[in-house]
Amino acid sequence: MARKKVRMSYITNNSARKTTFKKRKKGMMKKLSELSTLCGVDACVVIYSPFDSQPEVWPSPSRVKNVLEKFKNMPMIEKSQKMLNQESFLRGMISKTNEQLKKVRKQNHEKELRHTMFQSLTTGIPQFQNLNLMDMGDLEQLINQKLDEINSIIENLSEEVIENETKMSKLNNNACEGIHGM
Amino acid sequence: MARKKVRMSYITNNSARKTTFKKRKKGMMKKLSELSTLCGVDACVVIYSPFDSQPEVWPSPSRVKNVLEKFKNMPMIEKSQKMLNQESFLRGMISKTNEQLKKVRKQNHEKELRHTMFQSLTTGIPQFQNLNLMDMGDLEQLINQKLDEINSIIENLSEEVIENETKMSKLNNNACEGIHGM
DNA sequence: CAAACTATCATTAGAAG
DNA sequence: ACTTCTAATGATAGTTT
Repeated sequence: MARKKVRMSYITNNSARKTTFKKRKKGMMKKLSELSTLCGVDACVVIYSPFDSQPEVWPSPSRVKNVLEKFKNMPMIEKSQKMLNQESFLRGMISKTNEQLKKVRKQNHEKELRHTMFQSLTTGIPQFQNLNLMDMGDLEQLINQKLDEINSIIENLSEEVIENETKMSKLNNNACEGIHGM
Repeated sequence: MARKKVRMSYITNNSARKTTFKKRKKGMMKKLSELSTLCGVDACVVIYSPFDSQPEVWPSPSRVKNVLEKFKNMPMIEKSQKMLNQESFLRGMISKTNEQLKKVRKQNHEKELRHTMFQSLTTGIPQFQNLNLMDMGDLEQLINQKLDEINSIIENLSEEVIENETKMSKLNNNACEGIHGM
């Protein structure tokens, strides 16, 4: 996660894998200890590694044992229900990523349209070579949307102007009364 | 870890704690799945929360059960040995943090000395009011260190000059031979 | 090989809707 | 309460010592 985005797959190089394992294991332990401290929850991790003969655990072995006891004693039916397992976790990740992709695509599309419009307006020459790559319907929709935005801004400004005029005429009246009262 | 450094203690505000818990639990799951993928290791987490009736686990309940079985079957003597438990983890964190503190203090001390020296040099007036806050021995040591650095730079430059002179005289000789050969 | 560094990516605290 | 956003902290890949 630094210097370069890392490919999410098994690291074949042996020493690199060991280094990453050590670093990330440490990170995991820290994260879980923080979660436990901040939220006061009971939790544990167990990590078996080919590099160490013994598993790494957090927090202490005895507390891990307690947590596991609790887990083991639950009926199997409950275990399968309402649990965040690997599949649902991945499913959630995938759908979220797909949503982000969709959003970014839409943003790119709008940017392209805007660019084309800007080119046409500044050069005075319609950019057909770019325009024909897109849907004219989209362009129309974008233009209408922008027009609506502009109209709403104008309306707000009009309202403001009317409000100010009202205030000013009131002030004017008060000032006149003041003069009359002298 | 964002917008503000967070105090590492139990979050008393109920809704804030729940929010943090949800976010960090998700982060934990992701981290462990990455560790598992990258390094091909067997691992699991179990987190009990007061917010959910069921514990959250990773990866699937059945795989968690397997990992826990493995752990339970180990003799208790082995369990206690060579294991990263909460105490040693915290001990490590504390000593590392203390080392960092020491280092930063040293850096600050040097910076103060440097600042005082600079002020004295530019104003021509010795800054005794600052200087008397520090140990004169430290100042002498810093000055000697800097002098050593400067001397070593001068030596390196001298060597370079000699090398270049040697090269130039060689080139000169070659050029003369060329003229003779014509 | 392990520890330290550091530029870069990832996570998340708090805000906004 | 739940999402989404984003500034700022935190983790770490690659590099250096």
